[in-house]
Amino acid sequence: MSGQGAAPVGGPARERGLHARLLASLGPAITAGEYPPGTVLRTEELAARYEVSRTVAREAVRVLESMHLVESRRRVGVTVLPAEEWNVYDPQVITWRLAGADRGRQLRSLTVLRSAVEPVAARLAAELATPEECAALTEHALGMVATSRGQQLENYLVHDTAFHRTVLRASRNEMFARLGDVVAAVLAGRTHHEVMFSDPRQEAVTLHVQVAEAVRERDGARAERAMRTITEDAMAELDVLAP
Amino acid sequence: MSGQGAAPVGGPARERGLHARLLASLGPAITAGEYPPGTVLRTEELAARYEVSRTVAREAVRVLESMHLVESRRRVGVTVLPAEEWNVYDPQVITWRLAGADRGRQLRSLTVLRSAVEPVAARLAAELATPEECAALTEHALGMVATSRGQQLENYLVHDTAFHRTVLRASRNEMFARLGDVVAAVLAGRTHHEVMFSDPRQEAVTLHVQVAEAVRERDGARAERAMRTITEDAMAELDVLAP
DNA sequence: TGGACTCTTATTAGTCATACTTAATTGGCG
DNA sequence: CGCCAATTAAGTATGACTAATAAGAGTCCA
Repeated sequence: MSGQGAAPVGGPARERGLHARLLASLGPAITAGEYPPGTVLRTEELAARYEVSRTVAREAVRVLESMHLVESRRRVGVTVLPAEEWNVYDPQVITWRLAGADRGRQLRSLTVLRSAVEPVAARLAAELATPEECAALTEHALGMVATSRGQQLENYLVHDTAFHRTVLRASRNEMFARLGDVVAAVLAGRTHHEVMFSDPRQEAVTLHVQVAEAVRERDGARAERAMRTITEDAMAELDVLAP
Repeated sequence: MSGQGAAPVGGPARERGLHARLLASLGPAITAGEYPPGTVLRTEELAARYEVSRTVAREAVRVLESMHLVESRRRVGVTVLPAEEWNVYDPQVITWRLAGADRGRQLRSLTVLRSAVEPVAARLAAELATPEECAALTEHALGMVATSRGQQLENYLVHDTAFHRTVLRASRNEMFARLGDVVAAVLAGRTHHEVMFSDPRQEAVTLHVQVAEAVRERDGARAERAMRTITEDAMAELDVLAP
């Protein structure tokens, strides 16, 4: 019972709640492949290892099970499932994987998903965006222009993220809107880890302005084309990095 | 208090495990809007109402929380979150919503998502499909041809579903592959509930054959075009139904 | 002899009741 | 108006018990 020192819960940030901390330790470990598919974890063992009660361990396992990361069976234990079973759309799973080893793979998967979704979202946004959303798009596009030179990557990222979020929300499709966080994660990842040593490419900035214009003018086809070019550029960047 | 008395757990199919049964009762109720956003459920009350222990109620709440359907706060209780917060990609949430009241909305959201994803998946499949997958595509396309006349909707559905699943898997993108279940649910929903009184339209069948051909011939552009037509037809069908 | 079938047993998740801790809201008091 | 204490409901811990079920021992029939 000594101190809180022993528990190997050295997560990045201490979540609140014991079960959340356990989750923040187990989730990344599983998604990182530290426990290969088929590995059996017993709840009692987990409770002992992390110095928590079985109650807490069970709750964490329940959540992992709902993410299809593990399967719990009587007389067997908690079995780690193969990656094909995982709920790869779960924001938490995405976060864990982006923080872990196959970060590259995850980033490329998400970028391909973006390339499918965002052009269609842009077309829908052109048809359905409210005046407020049109204004927000223009504003953020101009913000990108203003911050595209002179090492202002962080400010640029803020506008870029807001821009894409707005497009996805304006598409009036809940499934698209939900991908706002994903896109934000991808953009942040790109800025903070790889590429982007220098200022963003001017063509990319121009394309965002074009999307904003096209949406304002209700030109769905043009909005879609411009956005498609944006996402294709993003894919090209990644392919250079990890072919 | 007494209300409808004992455990109103009479879900559609009895899940195994008390907590799963509770989940199968609470999940659909929340996604159906029976508990409006802001509604507060106390775990103790839930435990009493469903005649389970607090432990079980808490585990169910934990899972609902991981789906962002509810938020649990000390001294407040378990608050139902607004729909914008929900994890709409969680297969369980999708199932619940498809079974519930706003089934139509959900079906249209998913169909729009399909229209974004499947054409891109078809293009990637044309580039990356294995010979076995090419063969499977052809086989299922031919199966659709064979079952497209004479009230064989169930058999047709089997081939249709398998076809789309194969395309998504052949795209070699885990995010796309994971949507196989979603597409299956949409196709099944369409066959079993709405439209489709009579045999499927022959143009649709032909388009599937074209996708299979294009993939076999590694013609990404053609595969994408044909698939885009398929998904646009699917959207048109729905818009007629619920404009 | 061998294989298939049944019965037993050991193991681990699942459930329950209870006691206690902690955080946060609320309302009263200075 | 702000601070402090009381209250409330979630969070945690523990121990006892239940229930599946995998696996092995034992049995029967071909």
